[in-house]
Formats: sequence, C-alpha cells, structure tokens
Amino acid sequence: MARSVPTTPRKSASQKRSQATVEALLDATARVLTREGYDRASTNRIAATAGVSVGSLYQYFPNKEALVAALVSRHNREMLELLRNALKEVASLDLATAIRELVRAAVDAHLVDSALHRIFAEQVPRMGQLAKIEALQGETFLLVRAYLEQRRHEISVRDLDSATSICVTIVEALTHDFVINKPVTLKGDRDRFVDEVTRLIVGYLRPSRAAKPLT
Amino acid sequence: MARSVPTTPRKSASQKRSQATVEALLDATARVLTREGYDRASTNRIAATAGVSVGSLYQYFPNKEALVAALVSRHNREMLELLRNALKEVASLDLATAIRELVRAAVDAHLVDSALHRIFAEQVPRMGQLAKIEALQGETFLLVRAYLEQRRHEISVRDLDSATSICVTIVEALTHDFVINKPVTLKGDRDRFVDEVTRLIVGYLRPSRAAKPLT
DNA sequence: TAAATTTGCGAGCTATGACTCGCATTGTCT
DNA sequence: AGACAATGCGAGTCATAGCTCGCAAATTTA
Repeated sequence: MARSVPTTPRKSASQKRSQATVEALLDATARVLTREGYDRASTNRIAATAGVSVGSLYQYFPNKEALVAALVSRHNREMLELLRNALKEVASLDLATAIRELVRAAVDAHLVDSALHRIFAEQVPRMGQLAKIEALQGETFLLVRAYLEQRRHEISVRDLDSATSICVTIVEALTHDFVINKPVTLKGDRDRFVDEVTRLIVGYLRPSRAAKPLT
Repeated sequence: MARSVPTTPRKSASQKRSQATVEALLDATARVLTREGYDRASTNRIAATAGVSVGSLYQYFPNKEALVAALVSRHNREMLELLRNALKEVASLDLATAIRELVRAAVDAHLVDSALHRIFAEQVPRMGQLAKIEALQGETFLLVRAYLEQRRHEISVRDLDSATSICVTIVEALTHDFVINKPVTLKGDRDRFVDEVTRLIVGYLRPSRAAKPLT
C-alpha cells in the first residue's frame, strides 16, 4: 500500500485550470467518502469520480492522507466560519441569550454536511496529518474562551480555561450526537434540544441561585 | 485484501488449549493495536505476536473485523462492569454524592486500558460489526436510566430519557477528553475534574435554587 | 494401541490499492 | 509561429495484507 512516506505538498495549483482540478478532487473525495466509506475510497476511484487522472491527483497531493486532510481542513473552516459569525452577532447580548444562539450555530455547523462529518468521526483514522484535526478544534477553544472572557462578569466559575474546555467539549458531543444519531430532526425537537443544552451550559457557568441583572 | 465477505463465527473454542489460543489472540491484538496502530495491525503480525499461526487465528475469527470486534466487546464489558459495581454501591446515597461516585467510576473505566481505548476511538473504523460498539453503550444508557428513575424525586427535569442521554453523553465525552488529552493525571487534577463534572450534572438534573433536603 | 477428532501450522495465492513515469495536451510568452 | 512551461493522462509497478488449504501434532475416544 503505502510505499514510502511522502510528505511535501508537491505542487500548489497556480493557474485557473489546475485550481479547478484541485476543487474537483476535493469535491469528489467528499462524494466518494460519503457514498462508499473510507476504505472503499481509493485514490483511483476518487480521481475517476473527479473526472481526473490519478497522476493529476498526485500532482497536487503527496498521498491519500494529505488529500483527506485537505478536505477535513476545508470542512472545518466552513464550520468555524459559522461559529465566528455567530460570535460576532452575539457579542453584546446577555449570556443566556448568547449561549442559545451559539448552540444553534453549533447545530447549524454540524448540519453543513452531516454525512461527511459522520464519516470523519467514524471512519477516518486520526493519525499523522489527521491528528491535527483536533488541533483545529483548538481554534474553537480560543474563540469561545475570548467570548467568555468578555462576559466574565456573568460567570461565576473560577477557572475560565477549564470551563471553556468543558463547554466546548459538551456542546460538540451533544450536538454531534443529536445531528448524527437522532433520526428525525423536526424543528420542535431541535428547539427543545437547543433549550436544554442552553440551560445546561448557563446553569454551569452561572450556578448562583438567581440570575444577575443584565446590563 | 478482503476476498469475499465471511461472516460466521467459525469455530467456538471448546477445549482448554483452544480457549488459551483465543485469549492469546485477543491479548496480542490489544498489544499490537496499542503499539503499532490499527493499520499496522495485520492479522499476520497479531498471530505472530500471539505465538500462534495465522491459520489458527482464522479458525476462531472469520476475519480481522470480527477479531477486533471481539476485543472491543471484551473491553466494553470490563468498563461496564465497573459502572455496574459503582451503581450498586451508590444506590442508596443522595444524588450529589452518588453522581460524584459515578463520575469517579467513569474515570476509572476509562483508565482500564486508556491506550487501547484511544485506539478504538481514534483509529478503528466504526462500521459493520463495529457499528455495534455504540449499541453496547446503549447498555450504559439503560443502567443509568434505571438509577435516575429510582432517584426521580431528586430530579426536576421533565424528560428522563433525554436527560439520561445527555448525562451519559456528557460524562463520556468529558471523561474521555480528560483521560486521553490531559497530559498529567495528578490526583489533585482528577479530584477537581470529578468535582466540576459532578457540579455540572447535579446542577442540570436539579436546577432549583436550593438543594432539597435529603432523606 | 489404533482410529477419529480437534487443534495448530505457515507457505503461498490472490486481490487490491497507493503511487510512478514517460508521454500527450493545453496554455503562455515573445 | 515557435519554444518553453504547466497541466493532464493512465497503464503498469510494487508492496502488502487478508485469507486458504493441505498437512502435522496433539487429544480424545474406542
């Protein structure tokens, strides 16, 4: 299977045509992954699906892992973008309202391409390049942490780092489970889910008996 | 690679000698998985490590997937056992105290063989037989659900099913993250972690302002 | 002890997939 | 137009991994 351990990014597409090829390859990778699963997703099949030759594939990606990693990266960027936007629109709201919107955004993010997201979670081995998938979740940590810092006065938890980590882990896990494993995603279900998670998080961050007055 | 799709369990070991062989194979699988990772864990290598021939391996396991599935199953049983015991010892305690013990048990369960557990989570593809891994987590759901039912009077959440699901998912995710990703597992860290998660869960299940008196 | 059965062995077959390489096509620059 | 570079092609190489099969050794049964 793997002959050696190539590692360099090889060529970076410079002209329009080649950029289109790269796009086509990433799209095809996504399609083949969701339709066939990870180990049926051979580089040959991906190239064929993209309407491109294997040779071209290896002109832009040094190996299969790099190809998948690029796709994961693109997908993560898309999800992060939603979070970033949500954080902007929420910056001035009180904690409870803000958290509700952020949880909503988390659900949206997981709905971007849930089938693909499922494959990443269930079948793509997290190693080598792919180990950095989680590292990109570190970006999420920083964003959320910055927001919580700004809302420090509404939060009674001592250690903001671990609180952030806990919130991010919780929302990720619950949202993932909700989107992936709950068969029907009726709007009602969804709203109840968001409410429940919001209550959970807010109750954790602001455990005092009465809600403090808001600005 | 896979020639056809064998599926039957083949032979079940009946004599002592063969049972020892099966044990050796499972142990070897665990060792090779943790030492080499999933895709370096070929059946040949596993058999060699077990001091057994490949042929013998295929006498008891129809394919590689079944072998790994058996190991996962064994590992899950061990973890579940800890949970079951904890639930017994905790049945009569008040919610907060009980939850603390249960979280502790969750950490213990993840420490049974954390390296192996990590491989399962990060590298073993969840498909086919292995998809049932999660199904076995359904056992956890039932156990916890039964406990919460019994403590219903201390819980103010309406829907016990979704509450159980949320608690199980949360504790699993947080514990996993704690055991796998936190470099130092000092006792102090651990106790703080348990306290924090306990507060989170209890606050969620019993969100009223003051704690109710205990029996 | 002889026959029958269970268990163990491991060289080798076969399939398949990652990746290469020499050549063809398309595009760019002067 | 001619030359040089960038991009694309895909049959074929190589390595490896899953799995089989005929035979040997050990146990059990008669």
